[in-house]
Parts: sequence; C-alpha cells; structure tokens
Amino acid sequence: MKRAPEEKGEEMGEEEEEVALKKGPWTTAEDAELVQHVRQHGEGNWNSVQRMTSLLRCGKSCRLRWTNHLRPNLKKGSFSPDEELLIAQLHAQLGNKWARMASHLPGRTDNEIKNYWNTRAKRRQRAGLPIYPPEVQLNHHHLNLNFANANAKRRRYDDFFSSSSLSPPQSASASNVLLSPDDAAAAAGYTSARPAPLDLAGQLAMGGNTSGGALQFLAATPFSAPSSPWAKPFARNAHFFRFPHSSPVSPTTPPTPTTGLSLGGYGLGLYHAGDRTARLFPPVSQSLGARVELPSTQFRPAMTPAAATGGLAGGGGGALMQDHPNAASFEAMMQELHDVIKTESPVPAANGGGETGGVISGDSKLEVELKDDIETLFDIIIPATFATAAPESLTATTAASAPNNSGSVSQHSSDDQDHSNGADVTIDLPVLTGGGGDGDGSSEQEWCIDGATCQWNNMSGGIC
DNA sequence: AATGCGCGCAACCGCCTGCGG
DNA sequence: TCCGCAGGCGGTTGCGCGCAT
Repeated sequence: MKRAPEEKGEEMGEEEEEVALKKGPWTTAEDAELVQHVRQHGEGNWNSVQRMTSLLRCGKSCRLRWTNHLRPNLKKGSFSPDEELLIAQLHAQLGNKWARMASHLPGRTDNEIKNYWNTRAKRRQRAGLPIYPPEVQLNHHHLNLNFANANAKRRRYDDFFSSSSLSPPQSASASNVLLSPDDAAAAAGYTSARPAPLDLAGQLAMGGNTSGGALQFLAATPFSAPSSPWAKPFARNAHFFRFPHSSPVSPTTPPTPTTGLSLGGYGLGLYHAGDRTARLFPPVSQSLGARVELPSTQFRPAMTPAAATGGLAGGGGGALMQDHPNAASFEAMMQELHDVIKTESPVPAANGGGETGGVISGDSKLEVELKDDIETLFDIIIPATFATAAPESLTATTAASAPNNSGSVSQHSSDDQDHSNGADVTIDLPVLTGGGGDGDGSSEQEWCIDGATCQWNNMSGGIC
C-alpha cells in the first residue's frame, strides 16, 4: 500500500492532484459521517468510503476507526478481573493472536487487548514478576503434558502458534520457572480473592469422578455466571452451544437437535439438526483412564478424505460412537462441524452485535466463528479441565492402563499422522438418544448471556 | 508552579492473505 | 499462473494526561 501524502507534510508534486488524506485523531464530525456511511452501506468496501463521502481518510483508517471505536456494542472501560484472567488464559494458549483473543471477549477490540497486555506484560516484566497468573502456568504445565500431540496436530490445521512469537508455554515457564505456584502467586500479587477461573474444570472433573457424576453439576458452573467470561466467547452463536447451568443433564436428556456443540452435564458434545442422536464428550475423569472417540459420519453421507484418514487410528473415522474406534482428532471434529455447517447453513449468521455483514458471507463467517469457539473449548476449557485433575495421575496414565470406559480421557502413544512425540488425547463419546430442547434454532437465549434472563430454568426436560 | 517521566490509548505502518480478473 | 486490490493482523509510534519531584 502506498503511503498517502501526509497532511503536515511535504509539498505534493505538480502532477499529484490527489487530495491529501487526513491523519491523526478523528473528529466527531468525521465519526458521524463514517457511522452514517456504514448505516447506509454496511461494513466492508472501506476504500469506497473516501469516494462516497467527504471523508479524507483512507479505507484502512476508516475500518480501524469503525471497529475500534464506532461499531455498536463496544465495551469501554477497564477490563474486569474476569476479563483479565481470560486474557491471560487466552494469551497463554494463543500467544499474540489479538484478533482471535478479541473474538472471545465480546465488546473488546484486538487493539484494546493488545495495548492492555503489552503494558501489563511490560510492567510485570520490569518488576521481575511472572506475566501469567499461577492458574495459567498450571494450565501450561498440564497442557504441555496432555495435549502436546493434539496441539501439534492442530497447529497444522490452523497455524496454532505464531512462528514469529515465543511459544506461550515457554515464555510462561521461563518467567515462572523458579517459583512454586504459591510463591509465584505471592510474588505476582495474586490473591486468593481473585476468582477461580477454572471452575468448569472442577465441575467436569468431579462429574466424571463418580458414577453419579452428573449430579456434581448441580453446582453452578462458570458458564452459568451471568457475566462469566467463560460463557461470553460463545455468545455470538449461543444457539450452537449449550453449557451446564445449575442443573445436571440427565443421561436421557437429549441435546437440542440442531447442529452444534454442547457442554452438558455429561461433558462436551456435538449434535446435529435432524439427528436425534448426539455424541457427547463425557466429563473428564481424574483417572484419565479411558479413550475417546470423536467424529463419526453419521451426520453426513461421506467422510471427507482428510477426516476419514487423518489421525484416526483404528480406522474409526466413519464409525458411530458405539464402535469406539480408538481414535480422536480435533481436526476431524472441526472438519466434521465444518462439513455440517457447509451443507446445512442452519441459522442466520448475524447474531446481533451490530455486524452488518461485509465481505465474509454469512455462512463462512459463521464457520469461522464456530471454529474459533470450538478451538476455545479445546484450547482453554478442556485443558483447564486437566489442570484441576490430579497431576500425578496424568503422568502415570498409560495407554495400557486405559480402561476405555466412557467419561474419561486417556493418553496413548501415537505414531499416526504427525509422528510427533507425546500422547494423543482421546475421549469416549457415548451415544445418547431421544428428543428434547426446543431446538428451534431461534435467537431465544438458552443460556445466560450478560445477565439476560436465563431460560434454562424454565425449560422442562431440557438441558437445564 | 514548572518540569520530567511513565502510562494508556489511538492511530499508523508494513506485511500477509484471500480473491477475482 | 500471475497480478493487483482490498481487507486483516500484529507491531510500533506518538500524543495527551496524570503523577512525582
């Protein structure tokens, strides 16, 4: 992109009759004009703004101004402690992927998060303090322990870690390596008053720890908190996600028959419109004994080649859950959802938030968002679940000891696909059948978002 | 009161990617 | 396949404000 002549700047050549583009702070008049333009023409095509309005701003500047300051539903003000913790968690998992982090913090912009993190990290580094809260470094520890291979696979899928940035776990451990969690907490000034971020982990772990595990979900989960940062990332496509609230999911309670993910009392599940059979991840047990099974082809007529062959030891790519093929693949699951969304186009992409479309079509935008949300589940929530499991059990678990009962997770050596060291993590996916939930795919809120009235409590026989 | 300094934030810049011709 | 364009992203810069000296 060529630099525009600067306002303060040098003389323009005689031949250059182009209007000098303005730089610097925006005026309220400029803001108003940009807002008016977006209202009339929608987002996108930013370079046309200059042609269609009297604004003397380049397209990039207009886009930046809109996304960072003018678009609706922007949340201004300082970050809440929950948001701060979520940012730390996201940064630990994603590195400097500000835009992706912002997608999980509704109302916040990438620039805002970036500025916050950079100043905070700079300050803490200068003070010789660890840049991550102790909770996050614990996550790292277990993430590395349990998900090394899974992450390695996923990196191919979505360039998981930025090659130019430090690996987050390395940077975290480097800054914290000499400190015990307690010492680090003390040194970092994190107090016990800070809300525990990994409640979900505890809920899930407890849920898998007993035969009556679902009852453990009677306790509120982080997703049930009205302002929970755990829940917010999923607000964009709330109709695709269901999370445990204050009531357990009955084993016979079916998920909503629409495409999506569920985090019910039995864990995380993938369900699908028109399909009364849902596959659920069971809650993670502390024994970490079993193996897991992810996608099947029951949702579509044919497995994609990649999903059918990639990383599915035991050839279970096309099997139903009952078949328990000894394989799991994050890629495959996302591939499956990807295919489902492709073929179904189940809901309108717009979900509020003032987004008016743009260059990304509704379906593809939905895909991206859902993929991000799913990745958050895998990046943050499921690793967090491990973080609260007994650490010693993690290291002691071997493939041979995996009992293959539902409701747990196992590690097993892997020589498939990426030939990386470490263990695969697999999850058994029992089949639950039946009907229920409203499943109408409407915008009706079925879980708490920002304090809105939660209708879960009013659902009879539903998820909540 | 004046000055210096640090911090937070808004905006810019350059690179990269995706897409269409 | 190449090329140009538009948009997105991450890093960097610069300004304004508040605080300490």
